[in-house]
Amino acid sequence: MATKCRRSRTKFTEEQLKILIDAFNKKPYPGYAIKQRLALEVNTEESRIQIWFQNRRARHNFLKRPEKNLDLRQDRAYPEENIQGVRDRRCRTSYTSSQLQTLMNAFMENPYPGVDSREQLAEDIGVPESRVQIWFQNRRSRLHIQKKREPEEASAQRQNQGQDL
DNA sequence: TCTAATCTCATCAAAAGCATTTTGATGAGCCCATTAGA
Repeated sequence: MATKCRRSRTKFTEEQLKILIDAFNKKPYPGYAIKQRLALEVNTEESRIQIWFQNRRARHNFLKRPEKNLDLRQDRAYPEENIQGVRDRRCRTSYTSSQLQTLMNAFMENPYPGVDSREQLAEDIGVPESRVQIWFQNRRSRLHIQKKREPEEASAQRQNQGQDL
């Protein structure tokens, strides 16, 4: 059986889009509480709201701000308090050692799991699929950084050993 | 073709343990990120 790699596209209705656009015009950087409320209002997941705002900001920045070094955050219409809903972030997820072990095993098997695998993992460890996606993103990113650093650290170590002699 | 979904990379910030490290959450993307489903 073929596994699904990508989540199927969400199709927002005109009514849903109206709600989202209104919210975006008021606050292009909504906090977690607002995103949750919007998710309830348009009957979707909070993670879909987050993606919609990310894509909307990207398009909005491009259409409205062709000049370099200008973005929504520097727009007078969007003062500091509108950014991040005054730092209203989702509560940090803390994983147990067994949850981490499951994630690590899955990562070693496939660092780019499709939506089906992520959903299965999410069910197995009892967290939302969106958290599994974020965990894999962070894990891949930090592995790349670590791999880039390794040659530098090795050469620094060789230099130190040379000085010691 | 439009735009939701996904990616990497940089950064913020909470938690664990006492100044610093680890790592989850969030945002941008600039010859204006790329990919791909409806």
